[in-house]
Amino acid sequence: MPRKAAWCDLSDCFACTIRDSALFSGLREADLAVVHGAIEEIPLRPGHWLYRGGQSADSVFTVRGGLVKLVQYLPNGDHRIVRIARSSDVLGLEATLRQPYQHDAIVVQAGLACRIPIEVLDELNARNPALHQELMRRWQSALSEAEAWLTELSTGSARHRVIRLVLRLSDEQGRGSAPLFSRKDMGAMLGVTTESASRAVAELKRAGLLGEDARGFWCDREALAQRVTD
Amino acid sequence: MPRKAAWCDLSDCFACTIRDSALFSGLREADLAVVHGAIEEIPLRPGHWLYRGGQSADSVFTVRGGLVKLVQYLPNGDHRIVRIARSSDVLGLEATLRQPYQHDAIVVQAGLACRIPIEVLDELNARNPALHQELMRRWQSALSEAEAWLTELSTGSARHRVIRLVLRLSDEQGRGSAPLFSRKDMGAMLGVTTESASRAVAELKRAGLLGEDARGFWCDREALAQRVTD
DNA sequence: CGTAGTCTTGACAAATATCAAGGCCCGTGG
DNA sequence: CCACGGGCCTTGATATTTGTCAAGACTACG
Repeated sequence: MPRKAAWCDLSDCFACTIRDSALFSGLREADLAVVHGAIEEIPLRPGHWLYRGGQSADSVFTVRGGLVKLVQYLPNGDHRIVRIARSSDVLGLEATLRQPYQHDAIVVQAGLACRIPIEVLDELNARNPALHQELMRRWQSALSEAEAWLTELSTGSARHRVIRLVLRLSDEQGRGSAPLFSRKDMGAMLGVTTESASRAVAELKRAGLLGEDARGFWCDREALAQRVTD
Repeated sequence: MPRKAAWCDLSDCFACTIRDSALFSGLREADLAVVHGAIEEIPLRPGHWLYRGGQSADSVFTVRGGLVKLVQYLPNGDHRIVRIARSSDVLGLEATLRQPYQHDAIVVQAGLACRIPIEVLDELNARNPALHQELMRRWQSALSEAEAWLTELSTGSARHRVIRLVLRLSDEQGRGSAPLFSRKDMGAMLGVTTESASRAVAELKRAGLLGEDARGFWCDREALAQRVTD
């Protein structure tokens, strides 16, 4: 019997592919019942907004696949990408504090997200203290990420920043594959121009340390780690 | 009857000068009793460490006066200041998650802090849900600050960054007075060299938009806001 | 007094931004 | 089907900014 595709009901949440790493991983079955029928699945289409900065925020989102960039703007029109959300990351936590969304959340790579109304989160929060801890961990993880972007991705030469970005995005094990980003987005993450990002990437490619195909980047992590020290 | 100066007991917490804005502002008197005798007052001496990155973290700190910089280091020896804590700010929240401290916390301007052992925080947390909310707010505020440093203080020319830094540090009302920072620290906040920070500050001084005396900076906020747009 | 550290300034080198052009891919509409 | 336009990436030439190195002034401190 087919279910409505746009909704994730109780059994779907139990079967969630990222259940172990999800926000609700610590919840008991009885708690999950609260969620029944309240969580909407959102297809992530590249270029579309998941939400926009300044909007009143009534939901938190869990990314279950794909990539979302969080963008902030300066009064003069400049912008910076301040975070990248991937599978199992949580977006829009500021909603739980009744604050408006702080960023534009824009899809970079197609995937799927779940929309969790804050009332549901509040309800679960009241029942289950494990969720507190998990929420705190999410905040901390976002903060730690933001600070790493300051120290690693906004410091040093453009080449060093690009290297650190690739290292940060790529798998630690395996042959270091990383998702694909446009040079424009790389520039916005690193605080350099598109051209500088392009030149740095081209240089690494010529040196054989980095490659790119339709699926994404690959890199020689060890060799790159070597080059970021000097 | 004098009390031991190094300790802040119950009555001191009630009389705390930052009680309204402190972490414990939402607590009832009965809750505060838990705190009795467990909170240590720490004098903040410029150049000294409040804690160091990597240390196992057993306490959270509340700043009650003075300034503390949070510093992170890159493997190559470079460093960035990723946050500035002032009166009523909370430091070392990662301790509540049993994580080691993420920064070196170094005093910039003399003042006073309170050391709160995590056991105390846990105890209060179990009793009083208002504290959850307050902790979340603290995480969010730190995150939001970090992201602002990315977009405002790590983007654009050195002059623009200095202007945004001064605007961010200075009082919104009044004649825009801001605490004093060394050029070296300004550089480490902005991701530019000491010399670049110095030149930018000197230029703003010559233009009459910024001044400096023993107490700190002062500035013409409106004129500066004008110059940061172009 | 020296000494060490910071701030400032200058001269120069290096990195980056800016402007411009060409190639490539892809979707659209004639 | 093909021509066209719009993005995006790349590369080059040039201007601007920033980093680097060095020196002198000044302050704080023993």
